[in-house]
Amino acid sequence: MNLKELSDLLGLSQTTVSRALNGYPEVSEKTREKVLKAAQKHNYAPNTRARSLALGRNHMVGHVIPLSTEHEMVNPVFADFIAGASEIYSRENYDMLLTVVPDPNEEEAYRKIASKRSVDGVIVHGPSENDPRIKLLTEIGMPFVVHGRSGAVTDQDYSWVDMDSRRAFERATRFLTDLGHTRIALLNGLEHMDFAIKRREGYRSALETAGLAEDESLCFSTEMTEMYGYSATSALLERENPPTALLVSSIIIGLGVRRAVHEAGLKLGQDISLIVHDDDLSYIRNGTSEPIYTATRSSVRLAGRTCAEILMEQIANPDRPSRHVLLDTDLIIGHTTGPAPKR
Amino acid sequence: MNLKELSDLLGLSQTTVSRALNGYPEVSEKTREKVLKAAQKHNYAPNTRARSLALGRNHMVGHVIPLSTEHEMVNPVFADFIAGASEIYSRENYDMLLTVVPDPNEEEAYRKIASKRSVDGVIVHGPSENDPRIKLLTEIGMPFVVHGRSGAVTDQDYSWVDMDSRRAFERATRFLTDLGHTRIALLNGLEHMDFAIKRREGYRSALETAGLAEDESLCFSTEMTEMYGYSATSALLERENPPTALLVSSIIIGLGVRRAVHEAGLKLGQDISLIVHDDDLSYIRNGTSEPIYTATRSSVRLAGRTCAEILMEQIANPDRPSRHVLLDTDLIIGHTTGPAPKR
DNA sequence: GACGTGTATCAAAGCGCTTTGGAAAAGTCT
DNA sequence: AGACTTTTCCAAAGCGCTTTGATACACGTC
Repeated sequence: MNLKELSDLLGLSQTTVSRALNGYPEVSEKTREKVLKAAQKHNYAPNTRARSLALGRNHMVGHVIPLSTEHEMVNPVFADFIAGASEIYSRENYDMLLTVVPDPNEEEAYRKIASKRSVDGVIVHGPSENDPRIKLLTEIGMPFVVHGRSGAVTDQDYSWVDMDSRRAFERATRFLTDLGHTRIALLNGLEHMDFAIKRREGYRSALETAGLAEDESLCFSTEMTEMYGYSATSALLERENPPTALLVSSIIIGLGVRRAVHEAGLKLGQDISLIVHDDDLSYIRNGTSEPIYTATRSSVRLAGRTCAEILMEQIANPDRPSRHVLLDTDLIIGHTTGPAPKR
Repeated sequence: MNLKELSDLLGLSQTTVSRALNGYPEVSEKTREKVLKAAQKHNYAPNTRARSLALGRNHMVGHVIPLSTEHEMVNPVFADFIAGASEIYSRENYDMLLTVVPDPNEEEAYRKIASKRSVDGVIVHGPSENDPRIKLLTEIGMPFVVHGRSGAVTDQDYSWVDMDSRRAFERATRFLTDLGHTRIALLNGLEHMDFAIKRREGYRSALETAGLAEDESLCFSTEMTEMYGYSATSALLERENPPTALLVSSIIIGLGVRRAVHEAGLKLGQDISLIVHDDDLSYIRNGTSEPIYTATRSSVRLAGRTCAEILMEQIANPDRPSRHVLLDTDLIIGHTTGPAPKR
């Protein structure tokens, strides 16, 4: 069923039917009602392709999701981010175009997406410190918002939604030093990612404040998997002088830490302390009523919602100034931290 | 840059330029080269909307992903499935349209997607026992393939890719009964889902074979989260006569089981046995060289790839008979199972 | 030189929608 | 009743592409 057929059926012109459906005031309520009813009955919906061709707008936003070529990994946080963003998209009747690309091809993917004009805007995931995509998209003139930031203040002005990674990890680290821990390991994400850099900075800064030197050998950094948490922790615990606390960049790493700690016959929050960053993933919540892990928490789902909202604004009104949202992060006290054990 | 501009620039007609770009034999190699070079230089790519309008094909497939309204949960397995499917899509130059919908609206979402004609085919996720979407899509005439199956043999003929859930869980259960376990708990997924039903059947059948009665009070069924694993296991362990083995439907549930078991001061594979189903998720692998959990394994990523491949075929050739793929599942022996403890 | 036979190009139609610029019908005012 | 406004509808153009059917040109053949 297309517009022509529908209007023929009704004995009206395509114009009138189109207007009736799109809520223009030029048609009488009576005809509008008739049209709506007929559309419903025949399950008519305008052909998206034709519609966007005529309108010049797609009602579609792009998400390019990089697939780690090294570890063949998809970001587990992604699902929840998407869920958040979708709440907004569906409200605004937008669709989501997903392109998964091996990370080295990412820039090209954006260029392609732009020249094919199939989306009205994009969301940039996982920015690195000096991310070329930002420049690219600004040049192209494609509306975008970045989940995270790219480095410090720059001349480039763009919208972003981020958590205060630096501050969160600074507080977490201080919490540990205050408890008397002096050997604190950091299991971070890949260090070319902006968030990882900022977390490391926060960690370092708190150590300094406490008069402690950063120990390179306690800092790890790679893709955030359960296995990583397990193997790094196991290795650490086998050392002569193991750390008494761990600060890890995701709850998934934390799961691995837990496994290693228990396998070593130790007890979390007693023999060894653990703080995780908790993205508030729907399938691995940090407890329901009471938190399990001591954690810095920031909902990635909320981030998704916020990014989407800003992007919608940006698309509707491209010359509105860019927006910057720094999401709150809480330090939540759970059962995995305690005073540093005496030796 | 659009086709008209490009062809004006080259002093050629749109026809010729279009043909040159699309590899038609009617243009001389010389002009083709010129055209290609110019296109590259000006970063020209055909406008997707116009292209698909003219062609009647979108080069786009739809994934409708249901968002559990009850638990606000997105399926964590989804990310890896998508990653698998994308490998195929990008090879075939297809895009992916994602629609996240609260699960009660799912049917409507499909109807909408179909009438808007924005995709050439869809993948149906998480079929329930007698899933209405299958009928709907067949009626509409939209190519689709189901990840999983819907009930037993039906008159409806459709393509699906599934693992042999029944057999996998039958084997796993038998493995446990052979080890002398008699009280085996089952932490399953939502029981209106087809895979959960089949797993339960397998479990039941193996118990029968071993001459054991199914104990309702040992069977649980809800959304597969870490919390679920934890709380169900904790509750079980507090009983007077706790089970000596657990069979759980996902590695994520398994993480929660592990936490509860350790918190109770017990040891997995010794005091209590655990078999998980392992979807081979990229961020929670069941060990690298050596498996951690005893598990039934079937790669969801491979499932994604396979679904996508079949869908591509189906789109290219709609009257080809439907295809059915039953993926292998291995029973992998890890460190979480052992003989039933003597009392 | 007339006649095919390719070869290389083009103008124009069509995909299904929205929207512009009118025109016809209906209502309102002197 | 005529003139004017308002309401209600329409024909046709345009969005950017592909493709059909036609044209122009060069080449060899008799």
